[in-house]
Formats: sequence, C-alpha cells, structure tokens
Amino acid sequence: MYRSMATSRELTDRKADILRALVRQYIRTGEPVGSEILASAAGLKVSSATIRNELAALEELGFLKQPHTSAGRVPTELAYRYYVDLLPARSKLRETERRAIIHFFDEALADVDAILRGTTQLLSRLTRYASLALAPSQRETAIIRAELILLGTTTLLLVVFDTGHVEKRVIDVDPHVSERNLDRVSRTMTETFRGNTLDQAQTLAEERERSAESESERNVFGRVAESLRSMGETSEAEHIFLGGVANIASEAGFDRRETMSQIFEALERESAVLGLLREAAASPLVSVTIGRENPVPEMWETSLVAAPFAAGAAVGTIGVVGPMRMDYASAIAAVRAVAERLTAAVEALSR
Amino acid sequence: MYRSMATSRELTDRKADILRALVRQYIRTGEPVGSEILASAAGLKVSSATIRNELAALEELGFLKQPHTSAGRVPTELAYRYYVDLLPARSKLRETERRAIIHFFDEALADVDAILRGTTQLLSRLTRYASLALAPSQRETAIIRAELILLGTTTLLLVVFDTGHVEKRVIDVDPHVSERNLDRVSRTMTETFRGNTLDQAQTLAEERERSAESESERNVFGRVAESLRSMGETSEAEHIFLGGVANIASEAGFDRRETMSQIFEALERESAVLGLLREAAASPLVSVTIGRENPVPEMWETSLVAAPFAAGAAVGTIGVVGPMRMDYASAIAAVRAVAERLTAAVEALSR
DNA sequence: TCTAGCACTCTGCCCCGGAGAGTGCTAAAT
DNA sequence: ATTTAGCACTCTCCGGGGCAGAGTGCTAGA
Repeated sequence: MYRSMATSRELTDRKADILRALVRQYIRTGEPVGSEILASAAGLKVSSATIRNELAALEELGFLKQPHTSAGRVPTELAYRYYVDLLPARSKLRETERRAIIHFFDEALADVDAILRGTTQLLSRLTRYASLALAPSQRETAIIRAELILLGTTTLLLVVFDTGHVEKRVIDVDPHVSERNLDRVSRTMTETFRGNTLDQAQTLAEERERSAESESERNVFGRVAESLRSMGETSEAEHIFLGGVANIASEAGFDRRETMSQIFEALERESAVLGLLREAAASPLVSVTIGRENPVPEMWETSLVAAPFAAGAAVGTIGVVGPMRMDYASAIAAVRAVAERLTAAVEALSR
Repeated sequence: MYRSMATSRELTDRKADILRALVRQYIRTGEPVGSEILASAAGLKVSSATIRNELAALEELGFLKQPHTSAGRVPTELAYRYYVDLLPARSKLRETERRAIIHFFDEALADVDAILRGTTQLLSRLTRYASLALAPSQRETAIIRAELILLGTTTLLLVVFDTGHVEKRVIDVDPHVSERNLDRVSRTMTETFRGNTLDQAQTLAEERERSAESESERNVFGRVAESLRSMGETSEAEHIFLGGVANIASEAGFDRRETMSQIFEALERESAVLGLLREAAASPLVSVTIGRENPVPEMWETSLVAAPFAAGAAVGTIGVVGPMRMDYASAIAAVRAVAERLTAAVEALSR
C-alpha cells in the first residue's frame, strides 16, 4: 500500500493486536508501554502475564525494544513499518480539519508559488509537524510565452509556463539592440517555444542561433539558450517550500539539541530534500518513510509522510516531517486530503 | 551611531574598560565572568579586589547581574547596548569572509529573489546565525510592463518592475475574450502603467474601468485594478527570506526548548518579521536591536543586526538573528559588507 | 495454554556532604 | 583616599547512598 514492506514474517492475530495497541499507545504518550497498560486496553482480553510473554516474543522478532530491563517496551522502526502498512487505507479526517482545508483552497489564489507557500503553512497547522512542498518541475511543463524585457542596461528573459509559473533570468545581450528589436525577438521566441518544454526550447534556441541571419540575432539566441539551460538546472532547487519548522523545536521526541540542529540543516539543504520529495512523487499514493528508510542520515530520527500532486503533466510533492512516533493516521489523512485539493486547485489555475 | 542610546549615565574610564572586557569575555565564553579572570586580562592593571568593587558598582548601575551569589557577573541588556554603542565604527572583516562575499556576488545572478535567497545562506554561513532578508518593496518601484496571458480558461496578470521583479496573479476575465484581444489590452496596459508605481497603476486602471468603451474592457480593467491592489497588499509579505535556522537550534544560548520554538515561530511569522525589517530599513546604517528592544516578545532573548540595501528608489533589508551574546563586531561587519555588495549587485541588475 | 504471584532489576529522585568558585568585607599598605 | 591582601561566607555542582516504583521474567498452579 504505502511502500513495499519488508515484514513478511507472519504474526499471530494476538501478537498483531498487541503490537498495534502498543504502537498506538506509544504514539499517544511517548512513554515506554508496559504489559499492565496493554492488558487494561480495550479489546485485549488476556492477562498482563500473557501479554508479557507475547511482548518478549515480539522483542525477539525485532518489533520491540526496552530502554532498560525494568521499563516498558518501545516500538522499533520495524514496528512502525508494520503499523503503517496495516493502517486502514482511508482514515477519515476530522471535520474541523476538513473545513480548514476547504476554506484554504476557497480563498483567492494568486499563483502556484503562493499556493504552495500557503500549503506548507496549512499542513503545519493541521498536523503540528514541519512541512515541505516541492513545486512541479518546470522540466515537463509547456512554455506558453517567452519575452525579453529591457531593464536599464541589462535584459530580463521571462519564461511563462502553462502552470502559471514564471522563470526569469537577467542576461547580457548586445546593449545596442533596440527595444523594438527586443519585442520582435520576443514575439519570435514565443511563437517558436510555445508548447515546448525547457529542454526542447533550449534546442530550438540553439538551432536558431546557428541559422541566425545577423550577428546580433546569433548573440541573443545564444544567450537565451544558455539561460534556458540554467533554468532547467536550478529552477527546481529554488522551489522547495518549508513551513512550520517551529514544530520540530517543540517536538518532545527530539531531545538532543544536536539532533534538532541536524534536522534543520537537512531540511534547509535543497539537495537533501529534493531527492526525498522526487522519490515520493514517483508513487501515486501517500508514501511513508520511517527512520532509517530515509536516505538522508540526518533524518534517521524522523518520519516523512508525502504525497504527490499533479499540475498538468508535471508532478509536485507535499509532505510533513515529524518524529518517528508521529500520528501516522492523521498525518496521512491530512497529507492525502491536502494533496487532492491542491491538485484540483492547481488544475483550476490552468484549465 | 547604531541607535540612539539610553545610557547617558557616565562611567569612569576604568569602569568602562572593565565593562567592555567583561562583555567581550562573556561573548567569547558564555560563562559568568569573575574578578580574577578580568584581573588577568591584558590592559587592566589592577587587582581582582579592586575589580570586585567596580563590578559591584556596575551592578548597582544596572549593567551587570549575577546568576547567584557565588557566580561571576553576566552582562545585562544595558551592558550590551553600551558595548555596541562604543564599538569601533568600522571593524574590519576577516580576509576569508571578504573573499566569500566577493565570490558570492561574482557568480551569475538570476534575479533579485534568487540573489536574496542566496544572500541569506551567505550571511548564515558567515556569521553562524540565522538570517533574514526583506525584498525591496514593490510599492515604490516603477512598473515596466504589464501583460495578460491566457492560461486555459483563466488568465494570468503579469507585472514586471524595473528591479526585475515579477508579480503575478490569476484573474478571471470574461472567458470570451480572444487572445488577440488580450494582447491588445496588454499593450495598452504596458503603455499606460509604465513608469508608475503599483498604487498609481491601480488608480489608472480604475479610471480606465470607468471610461471603458465596451463591457468587456470595463470587466478587464476592473479585475486588473483589483489584482494590483492585492499585489500592493501581499507582495511584501511573500518576499521575506529566511536562512540558516539550524544555527538557532545549535546555539547554546537558547537552552529551553520552548524559547527556541517561540523564536522559530516568530521568524516564520511574516507579520512579526516584516515590522522589524522595515524599521531597520529606515536608518541608513547598520542597526542593532538587543533583547527587549525588539517589539516582538518572542525575540526578547535574541539580538538582531540589520542593514538596508538599496534597489533603485526602493529599500530592502538584510539581517542576522542570534543570541544576545552574539559576536556583534563580526556580525555588524558581515552584515554591512554584504549589504554594500548587495546594493551594488541589485543596482547592476537594472542600471 | 493461560494466569497469579513473587523475586528481581533497574531507573528516578531525594538527600547529603564536600569541593570549588567567587563574592563582600575588613584591615593593612601605598 | 585608594588599592590590595586575606579571609569568612555563600551558593552551585557533583557523586554516592538509599528508597520507592515500575515492570519484567519465571515458576507453579488452574
């Protein structure tokens, strides 16, 4: 469902029940869970002694561990994985949260960037975890317009995509080119590039450079090709949004200050986050990455719940980052609901 | 110099020397400073007993306090203020840092937003504190172009400013308007708005709405006026950049997790940060806000070092946020140097 | 196969006392 | 009149001992 699971070892029903109850309890309280508490939990109609035996077995199987001999049990990553994999496919969102999401997307929405910025804040408010958003890659979306605009002595290249996204680069073209000429070039570019992706447009610009009739035209298209390449390279990195990082600081799970600082660093490092979010975009559903499943070592004490959203042909990702004992059910429900609404909102912009 | 000072009470030279030495020492170590250490500090040729007397006097004057009776002294905010006010007007930057700054601004710079994003990272690396940047307000810069672009069924309003900044809004115009018509309107808008500020353009659009010849023209200019207003309102809030927040987590000064979380929250809250940075833009020099001088209560345990940078007629701000015992000399030097280079870089974009 | 009972282990906490750091005060020295 | 040396005093920090509580594993009986 959420991710291929490594836990094919079978569990008896009772073990599974106990494990689920324990994980749920630990997520709720953050305290190691003892057999007595589990015995009094509804649904388990066996004594604490029996549960103790089962707990020992579950520990043997690698699902649980004890902080020390006389403490209760704490779930391992394997237990979280098991718990998440067996979570009901669609848990319902609380009504207030559903409302908040609808309300957010009802508001006047300026453009994709503004929506995503707002979405991270929304997700953080809903889940009380830090949240991330990766804007849809401009790589696969179609250019709808390209213009050169004179800015004093430099020139601005503006590329508008059909998602409403705009990329811009300052380029140095021959300063003697008149504004009228720039307008002409702009019209040519828009006609030429329209409907193409960045990569395609770059090729077209290079062709144009070679077949140019005048020196200045060669110059212009050369610079444009260069800028288009640079957009393809960097545009993504610049469109990761981060929200609610305060939640990481207030999270009790991250006690050592060093841990916390590392998490922040990783979240701010685009190269780290980009890979994560791209990967999440590959699966069509909500994906959950628990602890060391994360390729970024600084995030081995966190879990990530992420879901893709569609923007035409392109795909972006949103997600939340919390402690391993995060409330997966709520987080998954929130991320899924927001991703769905977000897809609709983004489509509405361009359709 | 940095800010009008409330400390007009005179200090004897010796008291001043001792106070400065103590603050410097405390900034270095973070430990309460005792009389013995100060006595052995170069430059003070008196015994620890004498210093003890002076320390008692300085405490009486409100410059120092003791965590407890048998501890050394710790500076109060008043002491930091005094220390900062008497800092040499221009302390020199270390060569490696100067290099890093020059190197950063030598790189190819895409546009103002990208520069600012990079600048926060640069400042954080240089100072090891969190950093902020407020983009120049679009309120006072001139519009250079305005266009309507058809995006499926919706329409994108694009406004380009002479700083190279681009604002965009999705607006709903009459869906029957042809693309050719939109182009015509775009040309009219650019001609009409060019050289004007957002506010002025809004007025012009409203006039145009009233004097419109056709129903659809009235519709279009009405929507445009509305969007221009919304740009004026929200564009600023969306252009605060934040970098190096990991430094706050690793900062030893912020020990209580609650403190930390509050600081993060405040930094993420645009309304809080915006006022601060705007204020800093008012003074032409580096401004330092220490502890409770900050109007944002969550930041009463922090200090802010900020400086404006010019972008044509408009002014933006950059700054760093650290603990009250931050290394003011280095921070001020770094912020000033970056602000200067930044001004040059931004001017280069549009001049 | 489950459960009741029990001995055992380990943490968390409090209290205590000693070491150390730094002070304020006093009395002598400059 | 100011500075300095000396000293008693205060307070924190830290390690050790002891006690209460939580939770376990095991054994013996149901």
